[in-house]
Amino acid sequence: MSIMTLRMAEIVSRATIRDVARAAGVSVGSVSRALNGGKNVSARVARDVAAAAEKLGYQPDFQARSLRTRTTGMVGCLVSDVANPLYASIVQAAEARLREAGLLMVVANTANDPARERAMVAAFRSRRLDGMLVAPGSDENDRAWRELAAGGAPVVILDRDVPGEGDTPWPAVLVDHREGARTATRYLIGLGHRRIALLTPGARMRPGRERIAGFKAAFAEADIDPEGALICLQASSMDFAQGDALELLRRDRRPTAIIALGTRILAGALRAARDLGLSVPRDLSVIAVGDTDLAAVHSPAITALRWSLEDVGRAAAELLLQRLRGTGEGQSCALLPVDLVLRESCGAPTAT
Amino acid sequence: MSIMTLRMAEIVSRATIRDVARAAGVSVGSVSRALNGGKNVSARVARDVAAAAEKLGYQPDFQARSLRTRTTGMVGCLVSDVANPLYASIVQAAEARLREAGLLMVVANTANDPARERAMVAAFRSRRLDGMLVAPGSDENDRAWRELAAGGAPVVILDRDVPGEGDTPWPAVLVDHREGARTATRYLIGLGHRRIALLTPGARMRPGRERIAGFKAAFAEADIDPEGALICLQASSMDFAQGDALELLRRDRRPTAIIALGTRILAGALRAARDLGLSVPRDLSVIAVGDTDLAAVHSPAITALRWSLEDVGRAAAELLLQRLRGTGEGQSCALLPVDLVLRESCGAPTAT
DNA sequence: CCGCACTATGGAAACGTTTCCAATTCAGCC
DNA sequence: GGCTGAATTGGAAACGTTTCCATAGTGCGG
Repeated sequence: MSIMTLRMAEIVSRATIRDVARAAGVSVGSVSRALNGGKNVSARVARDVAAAAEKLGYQPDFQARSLRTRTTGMVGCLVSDVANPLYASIVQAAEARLREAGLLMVVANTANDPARERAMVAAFRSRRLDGMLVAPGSDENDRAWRELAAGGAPVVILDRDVPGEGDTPWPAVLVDHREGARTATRYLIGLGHRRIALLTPGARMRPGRERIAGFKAAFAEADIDPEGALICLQASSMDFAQGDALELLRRDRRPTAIIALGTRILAGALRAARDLGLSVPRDLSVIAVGDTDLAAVHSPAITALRWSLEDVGRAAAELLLQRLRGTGEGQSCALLPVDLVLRESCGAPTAT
Repeated sequence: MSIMTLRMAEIVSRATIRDVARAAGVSVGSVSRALNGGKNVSARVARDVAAAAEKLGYQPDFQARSLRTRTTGMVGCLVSDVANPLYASIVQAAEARLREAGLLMVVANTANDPARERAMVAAFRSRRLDGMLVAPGSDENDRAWRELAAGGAPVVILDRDVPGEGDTPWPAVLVDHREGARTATRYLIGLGHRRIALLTPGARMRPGRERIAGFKAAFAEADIDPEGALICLQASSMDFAQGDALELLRRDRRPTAIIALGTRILAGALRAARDLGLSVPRDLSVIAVGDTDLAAVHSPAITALRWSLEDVGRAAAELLLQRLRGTGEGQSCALLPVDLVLRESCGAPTAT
């Protein structure tokens, strides 16, 4: 046992800066300067230190360095669920950019639980992460955001309206869902639709709110009976139960077009249509919000609102890096565009 | 400027263990014991320390603690791409379990690039992460795995065959793809199919290899012309170009059934079938490997091989925690089952 | 009443860096 | 040749913990 432990320790223990200093015949201070600053270090020392470090396979200990420099080279990413394709792509892109800059990313899922959000913010802070990317589950977790601000580490918000501290808003990457929804709605109205349903999981968060606003705006500007704008909220976002969609499509004056969010809700709507024998796009036009595999591959292929998740992640990382480097203020917000990808799922409504 | 900096510092600086000690009128050592061990500490001290810590909002600094204890409370997770739904769910589940245990998870994408894999292993090691979950892009990045072992931190492999160091294999979570493929193939053979195509992106990694083995095994045990087992590999996994599938289905003696991996390849196959006017399941039976949204929602709904990604993540986290706690050896491997979910996409082949 | 075992406590060392400061060298210039 | 200033270097402090060690108290049996 003791031998075992010893051997383990032997294997694990690595060369420290002290070992390098001894091997190179200089002081630890010089080694540190040689390896980091490069400033005020003679050619001889630089060479010897480099050689010694190489020979010993020296790798600096980030923990120790962090303690001194107050920076960890890690940033946190707080989302409700990385398994959600929406977030997964954002996380992926952000990680790519951050890695380029030599930073590691730690992720945590909050499942939209305010308590957990606070706990993770505290954990990040306690670990002294250099910064954070967060997509709050609700815009109203005030306590968490105050704590977050108190930490002093830069924060970038992902597509949410979080009330800033005092006057200045948080740096954020926003997606122009409003304009997207407006475009889609306008497109359907242009095709002749007058009763359109917007299927979305609640207006609690920015994307939903903005979409609803854009949806309404399109009706308003077309000067059309606003009664035709059917907004179907849904409490739980897990499944826009096929049943809900069925109910909607069985109505007396059913909508002739549907704008459906994401994969699950879209799937529910498509199934409901199939079950009722409604053919897309003949009897029902469909637009997907978010360009998922399902939308692209379904037959008929579904017209979709698309925005680049990669851009969101990349922009967020960029904004955060800017703050971390403290290079001026730069821009503090990014607003990303939403495009309408035309496919086969929309047409003029048949007279009813 | 200097005032600004000062104020920042003031805000950021937090209570240290020293402050707590002073406030409680005890030594730092006692505070540490009171807050951590709880052993050898009098009731009075415990009370005073707790009160002082509470009043000052003391939160221990993980960096400093890490330096002393050689543990960071963080584990790394190395996958090719977190945006891949396959990995996303695994990561999500693993993170959940690890968070329960008070650990943070840092993720890194390797894009199957061996150099990057090595770099990230080094980065993890340099940061002294307590352990790692890795799904190598190739089983043959020997140098990376040797380095990985040298780090001394426990590692759990995700569904890969990585040659162990010396005799003992790495702890791993494996999915029984072989049995799954065998079941699916046997099912098709039972329906009367004699020419079946397996569409998979290469045999470079364990899942592909195992599936091929299971596929062949089913043919062998059914005592059927093995010429009917069509294995279609594909170099780039991004798109099993619809074209490839088209070519396959146009053949003289085309397969009457297809087993297709994932979302993209499955989509390519379905499109090709549609383009050729082949109806599923009448003219062509289809089984999806991996139960994706597309498979579940498509009409007809696609029969699929399903295994629980959540279980993979959870099991991996569990295995890692076991190692971290050093509680005996416990089990070192988990083999997770694959189920065949029967839907509407398979039938008896029409006589050709 | 004295030692004795045991518990609680304070002080200090240690973890591996970076960075400050003082000391030394060195070149250049009068 | 001595003086000045810049460049380089070594030594040590500091970062915030945990843990070891020695010491002081405390109860208890002889």
